[in-house]
Amino acid sequence: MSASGSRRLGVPPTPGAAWDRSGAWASIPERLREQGLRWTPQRRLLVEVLAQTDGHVTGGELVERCREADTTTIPSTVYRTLDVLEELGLIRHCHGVDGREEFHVLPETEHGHAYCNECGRSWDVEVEEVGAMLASFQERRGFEVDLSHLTVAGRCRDCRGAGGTGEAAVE
Amino acid sequence: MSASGSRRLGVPPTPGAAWDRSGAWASIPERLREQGLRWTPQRRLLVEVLAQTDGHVTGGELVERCREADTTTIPSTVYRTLDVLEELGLIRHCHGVDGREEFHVLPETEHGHAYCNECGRSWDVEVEEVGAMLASFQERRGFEVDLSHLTVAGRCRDCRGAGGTGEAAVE
DNA sequence: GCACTAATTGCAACTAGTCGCAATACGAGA
DNA sequence: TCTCGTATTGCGACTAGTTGCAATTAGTGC
Ligand SMILES: [Mn+2]
Ligand SMILES: [Mn+2]
Ligand SMILES: [Zn+2]
Ligand SMILES: [Zn+2]
Repeated sequence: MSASGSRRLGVPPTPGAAWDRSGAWASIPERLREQGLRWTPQRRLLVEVLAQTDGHVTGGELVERCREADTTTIPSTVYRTLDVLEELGLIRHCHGVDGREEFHVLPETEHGHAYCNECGRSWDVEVEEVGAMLASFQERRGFEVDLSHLTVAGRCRDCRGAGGTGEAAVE
Repeated sequence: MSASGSRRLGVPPTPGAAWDRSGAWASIPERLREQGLRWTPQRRLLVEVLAQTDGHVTGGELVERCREADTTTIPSTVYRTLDVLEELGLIRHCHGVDGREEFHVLPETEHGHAYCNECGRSWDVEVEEVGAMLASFQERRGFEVDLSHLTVAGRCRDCRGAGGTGEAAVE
């Protein structure tokens, strides 16, 4: 179902990346206060949850995990905090094939995503793979593409090979 | 607000395209019945509304326009009919920057979209502009990209030139 | 430590859309 | 034209998330 969001959760980051991450999380209180924003228990909880998260999560999944630690968690607070953290650059979001937001937690490299409409699997799309497009948008349109937000939908090799119907369609 | 969806509504199609279109709409009842599906008043109304639509519309806008002609229009019926028509290939959808579905009505050529996060405007992305990416996905991943579903977000020339804040952010 | 102010929270109402199901009504065939 | 099976509709409940607002509280200055 919405497996594609949590599919890669728990996959360990490449060695070394974990180091950078904890540093980034640690400095959040100060970064908020620098901007006149506040460090609250609700925000701390969400940041703790995010710090334990690799890959992609939906807002709903984050609400749920916060609730595991604190049953009084309020969805709107979580969603508003996600907005704040994205403005701070600590997370990015893209949209799954169904249009729902999925958050990237401190991605090691900026990347987009490819989703198979048929089997629902997803893959990271690194910058080299779409470099020509980014450059062309830059040059021909003066348009600066947000790679993190890029979602490419289609049919994967397996599903095409399987003669048309690989598995249940995702959307 | 959700102006980006209706922005280009009413722009006339290139001459000649209107001809192909009416033909496509006219054959819908038969195409439905061929598949054991049915031609109902509710479906006829939506098809009439779509036939008068150019460019991009959200489901909500379509519900509203159907309601103008028939106040008893039920949203779920409209959304379900949109699914059916998309399976028939008469419409395609992509997702705006906020992830909401936008429908393309009988596009003259298959194309994707670029959205500016800052001013909210959008542009069609023709196949030549992303041909290299489509080819690379095909060759390197065996992945067949759905161009109609492609949404490229970023900042347009005007908004970048305007020193960072062009207008109100869209999302 | 106390007071003050604005950021943030909790909450409830609201939006956009989806889903299950019983009632309706296409449309193929007699 | 009538019958019948099933596709479709209407409807209400539900999901995921957003918004406005009054109450709370972080954090600054005293
Ligand atoms: Mn989609
Ligand atoms: Mn977005
Ligand atoms: Zn697949
Ligand atoms: Zn712009």
